[in-house]
Amino acid sequence: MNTPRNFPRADRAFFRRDTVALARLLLGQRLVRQLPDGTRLAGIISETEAYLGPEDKAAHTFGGRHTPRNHAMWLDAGTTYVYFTYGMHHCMNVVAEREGIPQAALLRALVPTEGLGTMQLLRPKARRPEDYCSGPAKLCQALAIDRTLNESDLTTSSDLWIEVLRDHPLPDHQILAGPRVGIGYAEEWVDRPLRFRITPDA
DNA sequence: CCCGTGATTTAT
DNA sequence: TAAATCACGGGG
Repeated sequence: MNTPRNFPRADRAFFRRDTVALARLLLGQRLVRQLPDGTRLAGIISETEAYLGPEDKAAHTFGGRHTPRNHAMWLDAGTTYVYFTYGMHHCMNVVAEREGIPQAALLRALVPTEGLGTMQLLRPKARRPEDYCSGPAKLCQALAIDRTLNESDLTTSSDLWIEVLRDHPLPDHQILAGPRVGIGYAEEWVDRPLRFRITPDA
């Protein structure tokens, strides 16, 4: 088996940009999770959403709210914001911009590439690899990401990081933008095209 | 379509 | 203190 080539870890400058740009740049990069036993789980980021802070009625920081749960969003770029919802699911965001600007990109899907056997164990209900990471809570389950990883620094953590496979965002024609999922309460923000996907081959 | 499930937030 | 909400996923 060939070991995946070592790509550089995303640094502060990678994350500290406007949130839409980050959400787009994340597409095609590799999210890596290293378990305490050394097992490496990874996948290529294939879907993201941008949450634009105080103005954005869909964002947890809408209106400038700053609560214990969303505190991570107020921290520096490259921090994780992992939250628990519906009594059973975790979702992971990557904080953008600089400290004090509470915006983040939600990771919505990955194409799993490493540690598939372990992912199947972590996702017993999934039938095929395509189902392992095809949703924001699914990918957290598949990579064993929970609140203990909230407020992690992706530039230094040995548990969770992003490897930069490409220095530039995918070309526009390979990115499909559309409305975000599950935010029907967000009024005029409902239809803003802040969801980004790698264009499915057709 | 509906429902589980409980932390978190918001209202009282 | 109590009620409502929820950036979801799975099953029918």
